[in-house]
Amino acid sequence: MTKTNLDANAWIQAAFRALTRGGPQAIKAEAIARELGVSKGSFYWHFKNVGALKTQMLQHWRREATDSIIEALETDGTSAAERLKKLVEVSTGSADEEYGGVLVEASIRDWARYDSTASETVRTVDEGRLAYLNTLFEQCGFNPAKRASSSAILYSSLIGLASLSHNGLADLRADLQFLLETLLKED
Amino acid sequence: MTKTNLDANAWIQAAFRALTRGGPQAIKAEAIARELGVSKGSFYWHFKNVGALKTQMLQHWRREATDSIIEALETDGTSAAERLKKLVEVSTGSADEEYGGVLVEASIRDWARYDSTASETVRTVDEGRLAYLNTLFEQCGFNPAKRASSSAILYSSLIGLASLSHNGLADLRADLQFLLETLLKED
DNA sequence: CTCTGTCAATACGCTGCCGTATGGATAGGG
DNA sequence: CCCTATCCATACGGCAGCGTATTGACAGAG
Repeated sequence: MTKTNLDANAWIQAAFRALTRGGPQAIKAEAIARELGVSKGSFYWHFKNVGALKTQMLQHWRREATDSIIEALETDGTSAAERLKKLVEVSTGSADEEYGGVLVEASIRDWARYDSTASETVRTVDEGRLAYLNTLFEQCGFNPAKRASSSAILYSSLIGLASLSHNGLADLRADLQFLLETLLKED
Repeated sequence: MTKTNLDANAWIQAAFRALTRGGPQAIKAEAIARELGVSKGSFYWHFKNVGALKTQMLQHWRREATDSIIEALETDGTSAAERLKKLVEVSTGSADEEYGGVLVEASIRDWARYDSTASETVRTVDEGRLAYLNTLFEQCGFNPAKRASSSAILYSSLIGLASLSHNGLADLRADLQFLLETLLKED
């Protein structure tokens, strides 16, 4: 019966679970402590205060999100169109992952609406992703205006579809694939 | 100096302002009372409790949102494609309206993520809007699968673009118009 | 003028959460 | 074997928000 001591990471994991279930306001020291079967004395050992936990959560997600882009880039050797298709598959399939899932994504995006720090983090991640999409559409021969719009549309559809598919009003993957085909069809 | 007594509607208006600024958790009796320059004794005169206020807010928005569809339908005599273009213009232009604006829309959508009642309301509104879009794309000659995807894509792009354009990462109207043209281009 | 209904102010107890302070438990190094 | 660092429990004061109860102000009906 080893006494399983917690580390900061365990708290962050639990905090993300709280975030997806109850929103940013659900990130509370005592509530998470209860879920971890521990008292808040533990929390204030690992973190200075709740704000510090939130900051670390954002940093954590920021790294994870940017690493995902790099991960997608690693799939080298294929064409830009193939990469886009792959990207749609990957981004629509991670519904229950720890950080990359659409649920966490949406919750953090909500968070960003009312918190300037979270907003900055999301903005940075979005910029990076849009920039990457831009390079792919550029390789497809799209002019600057067209590839900017295509990137924005593809990405924003992913965001919005997550909301609709949550209520069964859309098929996240199928609809996104349809969109991508439509964008690439006309040459 | 007439004593300007408040009615329930004034509270609902203020509650929506609180919602867009601080999220669902910002809908608090005492905070809104402070903003209205009044004590919370007034609040509990007009509402049984905070839950009742939230319920009325959702009903209020639900009516407003469905009325918007009817309003769009009233523009009769034009073609389906023309109506779609008009729809894009209207829905992207109401950034600072009271209820129809994208800000309130996004906030309520966030709210729905953590509240089942709000979720039901949003689901109903979304269903209605998607059904309407479906009829328009049907008139464009789209087959069932294609018009379902087109509706979902157009609507979800509006949702997602609101998030991106908020940070200046997209041009809400221009990108949506580009999408609509792309969807309608190929026949 | 009085009475009644409407709307608001104040005071109160309750709960949940924050952050601190202090002490207890345990494992590993010396 | 003790000592120290690490991790957690408990107890406390404080604040914010909820909902209730009581009272006050005021306008219009009669």
